Amino acid sequence: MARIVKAPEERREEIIETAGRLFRAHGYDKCSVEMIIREIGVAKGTFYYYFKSKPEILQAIVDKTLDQIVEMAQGVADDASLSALQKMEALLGNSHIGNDDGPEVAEMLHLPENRALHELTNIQTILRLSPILATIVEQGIAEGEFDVERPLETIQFLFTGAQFLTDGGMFGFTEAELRERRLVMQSVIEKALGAKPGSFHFMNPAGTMG
Amino acid sequence: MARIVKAPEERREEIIETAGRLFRAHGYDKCSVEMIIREIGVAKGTFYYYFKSKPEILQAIVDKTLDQIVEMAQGVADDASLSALQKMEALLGNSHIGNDDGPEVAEMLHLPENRALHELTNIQTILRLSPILATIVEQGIAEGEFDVERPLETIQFLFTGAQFLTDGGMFGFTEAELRERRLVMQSVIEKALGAKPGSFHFMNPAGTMG
DNA sequence: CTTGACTGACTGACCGTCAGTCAGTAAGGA
DNA sequence: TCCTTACTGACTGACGGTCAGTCAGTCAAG
Repeated sequence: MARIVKAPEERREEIIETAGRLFRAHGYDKCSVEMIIREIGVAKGTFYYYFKSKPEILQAIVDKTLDQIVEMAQGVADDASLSALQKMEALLGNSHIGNDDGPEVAEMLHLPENRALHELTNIQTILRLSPILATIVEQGIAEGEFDVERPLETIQFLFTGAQFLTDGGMFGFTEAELRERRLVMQSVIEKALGAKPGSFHFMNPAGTMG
Repeated sequence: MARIVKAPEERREEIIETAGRLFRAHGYDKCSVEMIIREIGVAKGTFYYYFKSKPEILQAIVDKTLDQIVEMAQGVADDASLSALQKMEALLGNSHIGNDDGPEVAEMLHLPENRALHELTNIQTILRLSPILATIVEQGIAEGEFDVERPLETIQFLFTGAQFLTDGGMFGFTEAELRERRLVMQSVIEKALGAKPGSFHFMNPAGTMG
């Protein structure tokens, strides 16, 4: 086949992007390395020139996705013009707050049913996002809006429950069941953070009924 | 090879038991069907005579494990001589309550690092144990010990967080980090269920310091 | 008490697929 | 010209899964 040489960084990105798209479409297990290289038009060896193994590219995809999410979240957390609750809404809410071009966390994390990719992403998301959310909680405590002793650990616990329970199709909940879970999550989060009931109303938008 | 015929039920149990042991020891992915059948001393076809695929036996193992856990939990829940908090302690605590022969939930769930097996077990555990725990919470409400609006959904959320955060090695926490998580979990659970602070002290035994 | 049709647990050679390897080749700068 | 680096693709070994066939046991008919 015609040999096309690209800058290593560009090739690497190309492989990550293509593999990520195929994994999301068909699932990690169902995607062979063969599929990925055929889609790009390179040889098997090229893939293994850039990645040691198939699991390694999975990690690379997760890392890249997480970098984007973390950057966005950090941007919100650093915005001095927002209150803690406004930041929470920007990161956890279902509606946009100001700019429409950046999708919020909940949307970016919504990947299809894919055990390996999903679980890895969930765990990494929780570990990397929790510290950021914790600083927001601390801001909320300073504002007199929240009242918790250990923001980081509390956020981590709540976030884990939320992430695994309602994300992806792991539990196989219907849309109605998910709505009830989100309702309860709001109430538990408010109690756990010592926030006023209803503070996290944005988690359950009063959308179209029926 | 010498042909040894067994009663189908016995053979099925033998395969489940052996596969489960090997999966726990080496992990689902690292165990080939070849390994399992060599250990038992039967042919490849025998395995596929009893199970349609490798994933199917994973499900069978999880089902069997869960049946045992659920039975035990139901036994505790049905014990009319116990208060709601005593039942919670029996199921979630780290110390035994009466009989020493039956290991409690936390112990039975403590499987080694094994993505596929672990995640499936976690999800199924939460789905099947939550209704039982919810009835205990309702008993607690009747006893004036708890105060929650939606016991089932609340339990499910809390249980999910607890299960995924502290079980197995998913998050790679150290023992000290785990202890802090358990401390926070206790406090959040008490707040979420409307229980008195300290009610769930059994989740954090005042063990040997240092 | 035979005999022979029948059942179903069990066998193991075989297949297709896939992750991963490696000896070698083209491209391009020094 | 030579060397480094990006790239090639035939190949390997292992794995999950298949299937035509084997064989011990059962039971009804003769």
